[in-house]
Amino acid sequence: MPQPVRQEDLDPRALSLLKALVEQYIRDGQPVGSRTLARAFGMSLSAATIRNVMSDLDDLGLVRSPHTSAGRVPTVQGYRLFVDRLLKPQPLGNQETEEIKQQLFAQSSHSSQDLLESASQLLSSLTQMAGVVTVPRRDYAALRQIEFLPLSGGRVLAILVVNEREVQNRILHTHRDYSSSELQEAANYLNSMFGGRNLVSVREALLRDMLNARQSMDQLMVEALGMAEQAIDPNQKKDYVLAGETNLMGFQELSRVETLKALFEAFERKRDLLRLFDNCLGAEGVQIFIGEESGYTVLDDCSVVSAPYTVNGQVVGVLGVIGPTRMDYDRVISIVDTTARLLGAALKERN
Amino acid sequence: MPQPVRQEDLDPRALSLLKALVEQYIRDGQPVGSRTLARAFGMSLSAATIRNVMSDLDDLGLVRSPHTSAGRVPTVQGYRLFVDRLLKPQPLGNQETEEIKQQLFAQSSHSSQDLLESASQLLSSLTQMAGVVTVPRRDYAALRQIEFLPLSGGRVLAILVVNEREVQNRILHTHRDYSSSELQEAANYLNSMFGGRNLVSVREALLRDMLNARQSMDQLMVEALGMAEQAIDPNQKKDYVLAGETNLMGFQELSRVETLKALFEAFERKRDLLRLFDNCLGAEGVQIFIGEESGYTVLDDCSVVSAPYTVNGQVVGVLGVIGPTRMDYDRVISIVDTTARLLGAALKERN
DNA sequence: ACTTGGCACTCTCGGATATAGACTGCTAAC
DNA sequence: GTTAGCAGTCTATATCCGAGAGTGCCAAGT
Repeated sequence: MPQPVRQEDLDPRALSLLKALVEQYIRDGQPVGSRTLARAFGMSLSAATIRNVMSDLDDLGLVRSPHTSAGRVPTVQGYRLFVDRLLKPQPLGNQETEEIKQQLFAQSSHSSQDLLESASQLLSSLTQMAGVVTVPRRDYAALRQIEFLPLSGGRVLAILVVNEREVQNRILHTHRDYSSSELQEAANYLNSMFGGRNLVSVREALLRDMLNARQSMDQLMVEALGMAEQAIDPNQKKDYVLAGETNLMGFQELSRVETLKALFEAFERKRDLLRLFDNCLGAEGVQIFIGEESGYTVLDDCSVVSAPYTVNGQVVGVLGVIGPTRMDYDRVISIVDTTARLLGAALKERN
Repeated sequence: MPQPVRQEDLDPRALSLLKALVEQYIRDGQPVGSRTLARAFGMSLSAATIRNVMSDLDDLGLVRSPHTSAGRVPTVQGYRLFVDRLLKPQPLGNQETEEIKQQLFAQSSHSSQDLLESASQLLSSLTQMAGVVTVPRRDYAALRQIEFLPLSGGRVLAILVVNEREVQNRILHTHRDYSSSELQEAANYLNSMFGGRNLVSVREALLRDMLNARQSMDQLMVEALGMAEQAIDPNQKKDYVLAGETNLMGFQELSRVETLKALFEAFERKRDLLRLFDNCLGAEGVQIFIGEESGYTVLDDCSVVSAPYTVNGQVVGVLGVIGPTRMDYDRVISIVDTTARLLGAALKERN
């Protein structure tokens, strides 16, 4: 009775053969046959021997042939094993590191929004795939200043200056009209209390203070706190920056118009994509979803390589690359990793 | 010696035959043969006669057959003649007008930005093609209020409230730090002088006043005016709102991946597209570019139907639709026209 | 002078057929 | 355990063929 074959049983030779096969396939996209592989492997083994090994890999579900008489193509599991165990991540070449640095640091006078766009463009142009960067969570940004301006019709314009650079504004609806001086007073109070603290802690403090203030009956203070509460409501649309979707059009793997259409519509809808990337916020370093692993059927023939980026040790966003399953993981991983690190540094510098 | 044939020579019968042909082709996208056309035309003429007429139309360059034994397809000139002389624009059906009204007016509490997005979505969903709306020129919007906030490092945050709804902010670099009260004073002065006037006239007044103030040596006033000048600099990025690019993917006319890719890249680059639409700002009503008429090779197989929209008689932006040359011009023209009118009305209401 | 029916000719499209090339799996020998 | 060789399988490509659609032209009819 034959033993069921398991991945652990794979001897080093089979593994390195798998590695060669995946690399070969990544290079030229054609199913790899035994002859080709023998040549790529250095002629130390005959094609026939390789056929035997490939048959084992096939049984394990690591490779498949699209039809009887074609070569073998890595399956999702094959890629998985490849990236997990066969790929020694090696640091990016100096040349490319420099390029990334230049793009991110060299430009003068741009807001962090521009920085994210640069990063996205960078990922896209370096990998020739689609680059995605989710915008940093503002939750941990430092509140510099808050101001209110009176508008007509019981509305107040709230302005938050965050990180000395970014400005958010929001229109609040209030029960009555306020005069400039009332609003000024409220703003002064809030600035002195909360200036310099991050938005999360401001929010906590706000909620606490509101209770106290309500008891002490200082009406204006209650209202000021209420307005501030509204203004820093964290339910802002999260968003993302995307570049190079059109690069995806070049890959014949994805070229059935149907698939592409679905993919672009997903980009248009944003939500799914955002959720996928949000899931990466928790992870430590580079994360890789291969094919259906992402859980989104639209991305079935795509892989996603992502990494969170941090400012002062706080994870503030995620960036990554979306491309066909058959991508140069080695290179892409390095690029994503480096870009994440450098983007974090660049953001820190600007705050 | 045969007379060279000219469009003016076309008798009414030939024209109405051309009309039938174009309409037929728009309907089902197949080259139209003499038999089909005879049937569509009501059997009052035989196929052979129609063949003769079609031959004339061919000589005039109004129709072409893709190959010897296919029917005829309208050329760019054919479409041109069709839309210019054969199409009696008829008002949009009540049902669709209602739909547009609802989408634009019904939604509560949205900024004009949202309104533009609605319009773009609307165009896209109604026509199943790509909808484009350029953002209104702010030049003629009324300045409600201007405020300054001090930042560190010789920077000042300027906030413009326009139209009671929209807020723009900009960081200005100044020679020295200003205190809150100085800035407050400057803002008060500017608000009392310019509040309620549109940005163009504010700008004019500013430049004039700067000369006077410089003479009277009121330093703060000079600086206030200088800051305001910076803040309302009209060289803002113009931008546009786009919806439904993916709709274009459905048309087999555009389905060579190459063409599509170029098209999407054009969307990504924006500039060309923006220039095309900017050219429409001057025109009176609906404008139509067929195929290469647009002057942008990327749009060679596309037509553009656009119309400027106005607020208080002032043209503030352009909207339109991009789709394959073979589109239902009759319908699209009505939709674009109506949407432009209603968008103008909706914008006016919100100001 | 148009209009019409008829006919030969042309060109495309779809399906069927043949062929070359690329692999595999198996077997038997090393 | 490895290898060479061979039969068998499958794809991709080219080629052919017939059906269908449509034109252009001619000769006859109005």
